[in-house]
This record gives sequence, C-alpha cells and structure tokens, in this order.
Amino acid sequence: MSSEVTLKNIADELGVSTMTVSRALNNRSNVDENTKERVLKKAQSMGYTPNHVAKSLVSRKTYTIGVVIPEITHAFFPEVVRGIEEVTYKSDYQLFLTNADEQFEREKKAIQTLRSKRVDGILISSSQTEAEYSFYKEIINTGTKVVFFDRCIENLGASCVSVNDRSSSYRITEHLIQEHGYNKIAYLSGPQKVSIGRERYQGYLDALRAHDIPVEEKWVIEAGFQEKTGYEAMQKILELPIEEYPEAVATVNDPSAIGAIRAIREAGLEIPDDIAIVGFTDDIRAPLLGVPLTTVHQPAYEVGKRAAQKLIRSIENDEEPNENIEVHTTLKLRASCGCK
Amino acid sequence: MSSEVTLKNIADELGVSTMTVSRALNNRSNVDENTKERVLKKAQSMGYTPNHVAKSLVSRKTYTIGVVIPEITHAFFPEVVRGIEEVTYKSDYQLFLTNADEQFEREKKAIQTLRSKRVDGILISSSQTEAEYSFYKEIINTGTKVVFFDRCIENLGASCVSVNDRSSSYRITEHLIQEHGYNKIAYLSGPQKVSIGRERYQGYLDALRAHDIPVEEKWVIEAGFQEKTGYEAMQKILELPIEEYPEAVATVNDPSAIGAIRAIREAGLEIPDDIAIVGFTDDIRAPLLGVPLTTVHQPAYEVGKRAAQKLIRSIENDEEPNENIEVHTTLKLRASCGCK
DNA sequence: TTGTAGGCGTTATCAC
DNA sequence: GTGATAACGCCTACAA
Repeated sequence: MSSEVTLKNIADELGVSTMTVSRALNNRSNVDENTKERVLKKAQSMGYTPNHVAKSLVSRKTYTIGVVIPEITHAFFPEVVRGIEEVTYKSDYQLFLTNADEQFEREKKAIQTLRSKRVDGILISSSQTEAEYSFYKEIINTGTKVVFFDRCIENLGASCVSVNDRSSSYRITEHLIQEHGYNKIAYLSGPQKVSIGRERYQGYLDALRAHDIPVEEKWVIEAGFQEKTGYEAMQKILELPIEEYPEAVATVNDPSAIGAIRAIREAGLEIPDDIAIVGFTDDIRAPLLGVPLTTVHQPAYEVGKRAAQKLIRSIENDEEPNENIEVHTTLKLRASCGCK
Repeated sequence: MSSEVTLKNIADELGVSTMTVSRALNNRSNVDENTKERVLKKAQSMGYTPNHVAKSLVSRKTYTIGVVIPEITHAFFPEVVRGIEEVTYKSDYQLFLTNADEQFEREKKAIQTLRSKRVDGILISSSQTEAEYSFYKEIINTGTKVVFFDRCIENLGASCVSVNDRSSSYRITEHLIQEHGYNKIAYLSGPQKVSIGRERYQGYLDALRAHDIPVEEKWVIEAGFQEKTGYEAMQKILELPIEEYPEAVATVNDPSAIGAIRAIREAGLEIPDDIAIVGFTDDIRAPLLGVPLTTVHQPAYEVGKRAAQKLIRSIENDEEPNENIEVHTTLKLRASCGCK
C-alpha cells in the first residue's frame, strides 16, 4: 500500500493548517486565492486522493447505493442496471451490485452487509420465496431507504417500481383466446411467493374467467424463472395423453418459455401449429428464435431509471412520499402464438 | 435516518467499556463468556449494525472491489460479473460496479472515485481508445491493486486475464479458408487502440498470410464493438460493386456480426450462400439466429472467476507475482460459415 | 482568511 | 478479563 497522502501531509509541507487545505480542496469561499492555488498544486504533485471513508464517517453519507438482484445473467437485469447506472452516474452515486442467486438467505446477508457499509439506500428485486416480511419491515423501520423494483413487496413503507404484470398477463392470454380461438391454454407459473409469480398467474386466471374458460389443474405447473425449470415443467405437460395436450402455453417469463420450446421441439411437435406459446419479458433472444416468440415487452431500462430516481429522491429528501410506480408494457406479437 | 446504535450506546446500557463490547462482538478470546452473552443479547435487542465505515478507517481495508466495465448490456459482461461475484461472495468482498459506456474519460473518473472510496482493488476491462498508459501506470505505481480482464493492457505491472484472442481469430479465419475454400474474406475490426481489437485483427492477418492471401484494404473496415457499428461497417462493404463483394466476413465480435447480418439481409443477400459470416464471443443469441452464427466461444464466467481470484490473492499477499493468464476458447461451428 | 478543539465509530495498545 | 487512551482522516463549530 502506498504511504497515503493526507490533508495533514499537505498542510505540513505548506506550513498551513489542515483546515486550510481542506477548505481549499473543497473549493470553499473563505480561502485566499493564492493559498488555494498553492494547495491545489501541492495536492496534485503529492498525488493526493481524498479519503471518502473518513469523509463518510463524518458526514454520515457514503454516496453509495446497494442493488440486490436475483440473477444477473437473466437478460432483463443488466438492462435494469444500465438504467440505474445512468441515473446514479449523473448524481455521483456508486453502485454496490449483489447477486442473490435466487436465494433469500443470500439476499438477507447481502442486505445486512450493505447496511454495515452504510449505503445511502438499497434497490431490491426480491428473491424471497417464503412469506417473511418481517425482515424487510425491520430494515425499513430502522430508516434504511429502500425501493423495490420488478419483484415488489408492497405495503411495507417502501416505494416500488414495477410493470403492470397482472393486466399484461391478462392481455397476452386474452390474445390467445380472442385472436386465435384457443381455449385449452396451459400455464407455466413462477413461484407464488414472488410478486411477479402471483400477479402474472392472476392475469392468466382473469383472462380465462372473463371468457368463461374453466381452469384445468393439470395444465397449470408451478415452476421457476429459469430455462431449465420451464423445460421441466413443459415435459410434465407433455407426459399427458396426447388428446389432453393444450393448444397453447402461456409462461411466466421468456427464459421459462425458451426452455418449454426446447421440450416441445424435442417431443417432435411444431410451434405454433401443434402447440402455440407466449412468454413475458421480451428477452434479447425472443425475436431471434427459430419461431420468434410472442411476448410482453418490459421496459427494463425504464424500470431501473425510475427506481433509481425514486431512491435518490427519498435519500435527498426525507419528505419524499412512498409510491407504487407502474411502468407500462407493450405486447410483442410474433410468430409463436400463431400470428404472422 | 435512524439514531444509529453504536458500541458506546451498548456499553453505556450495560455499564461496561466500549472495548469490551467491541471484543465481544468480534468474538475475541479474552472476554468473559458471561459478559459476551450479555453484550450479544443487548446488541441484538438494540438493533445494532456494525459500522464498516469506521472500521475501515481504522483497518485501512474496505473489503470492497471495484469493477470497471465498458458496456454492461453486452452479454459477455454479465456473465463475467457472475464469475467475479461467485469468487468475491465467498471471500466476503463487495462489488462496486461501474459502467464506462465505452468512454475512457468516464472510466478514468470512475477509477478515481473508486480510489477515493478506498477499494481494496480494481478489476478493469478498459474502454481506452487513445494510447494513454500513463494514467494506469500512475495508479498502479501508487499501490492500487489492479487486474485487467478481457481488454488488457500489458507490461504495466498488473496482472491480466484474457482469452487467446489472436490465435482464436487465426483459427476461425483459417476455418473459412481451409474448410470452405474462401479466399475473399473481409474483416470488420474493432478499434485498434483496444487490445482485443488489435489482437483479433492480427489473428485475421496471420491467417491470410499463412495461406498467401493478400490483404485487400477495401475489405477491412475499422468499426466499433456494437451492433450498430457492425451494421454500418457492413453497409460500406456492400457499397462496393457487386463483383468486388467478399465471399465471407470475419468480425471482431458477435454484436458486430449481428449488425452486419442485418445489413446483408437488407441488401437481399443470403447467408452463407452469398456471403458467409463469423463472429467472436458466442453471445447468448448466436445459436438462436435464423442462420446460427459460427463464432469463437469465450468462457466469460471463467474469465471473471480467474480475474477475481488473482485480484484477491494480490490484495491479501503483497508478494503475489503478476501474471498474464490466458483462458482458452473453443470454436463453435454453426451454419453461418457454411457448415452443416 | 486562518487556526484550534473536538468528534464521527471503531480498534490497537498498554495498563490495571 | 477489562478499561483508558490515542489514532484512523476528515469536517463542523468556534475562536483569533
């Protein structure tokens, strides 16, 4: 480690006090132009780098934000991070990125560490699968600024930025019913303990109900958010007798749909002729698939941006009210549902 | 902000000294079992969260690593970050993620901030486009631990983890020559000021030279790393008279190839029959394209992992020598080159 | 305009 | 086993 240059070192070299150096370096008004210049020059030549650790200890502010994400390789999240980054960059906040790997225990640990590091606020997309709100409740009550995004937990005294999951899921399901006349529609759901898992599943149910289609238990499989889990869930459906196959499948997200597509293909079936399928996300891969995937486009960048903006506002103004911000999706009609 | 609970608060409540509380909480040996228990209990009930900022000021260690990336949405990098994360998670380091957006000035600013925040080390994939080594040289000489990855800058006293860019580029170009008999091969290069830009271009040249194929200036276009720049570069080639079209195109990376493919399609040409094309990266989209892309698979996760391991070793042991670590690629033969 | 004193929350060190 | 003291690098508040 380099013998660190401190304000005191500079002060000693110049025969002035630490405070004078501090003031000069922070561009305060009450410093002689001449001394200021001498200080700046000396600081430069000595290779001074301010110590934010010490500064933070005094100011009780770190200009640091924690981001907790369930899975960095899911294409949605890098895009969100980019949105967050764009905002924090302009406001001079740094980002602690933590990947919870879909494990709530890991997420909890990460959040504790972030608090120990005294981040000014935390953006969370929850990996929570057990209903355990007390943890969040406690950290929020303790005064930690939190904004949830994508996977929200509401009524906890924190803001939340999400897409209109339920109505989007409703719309894409209804598209299958109205435009294509399907009424045998399966659903590969996400975990019901996660908000988007619940909301999207409800949207599916809403659509069936609105069109008087009964829900068939055998066609609803609770799986995860990943390609692998989608693949496995679809396999289960394909174990049914052929005459009980659904005409179409709606899924909780694109990775899951992509896994399901693989299972359908491996069973020797054609999309959309034998089984149609739709996703949710608009993953970067969706338009490029052999049969391009009909899906719900989530404006990931926008979600990240709005969440970061809200958090910074909450940090910088204690009066900032909590909000549930909804960012709107659009339907991307492509070939996998039978369109085109 | 919550009125923060400190060691002193706990000490006062218990009528002991701050040091006793500190020792108990840090599980030191020389504390009475009984008092230790009382302390732990009290700390728990008061909702104590250790202050790493203060701790870091004393210990001169932050357990924090900075990661500087040129473009988070390029699919290669999230995968690298995941590899880094896997290592740092186990060693209890936190990650500062900064996106330089391919701008060297932004990268410089980010690195300065990271130094001010007293990170223990920095992982850098450089956005540098001007030859300006002095900046890196200075921070390394100052004692900041640095490991470069993917886009390396060598001989600066820092370690480096990269793939065998030059020989990989050689191999994929040679594949076009030997297996498909092409000898009119264009190249969409990256910026020559970036290591991977240079290395991969050299690999292309090596292959032509090895097979006595002259280099045609009109077929070598210096572009960027993005889809957009690949698209534009390809358009330039397609402005040539038809009889001067190349038979195949090699590109600096997959996004660039994907852009080029769009340009080729828009010109009404078929891949690989009219023009064959190969990439470099093995982007998540590569196998899914209408005509799956032949490319070089980069083990991104592995790169991240190795870089993080090397950095942590350098941090924890001053004697750790510098190394240039090469991670090996594999050729992914798909349809875009004419295979299959 | 400049300097001094004290403290931010923690730990190392030395004394009891 | 426990406590007092000083220090980490910086800043606020007040004094000169």
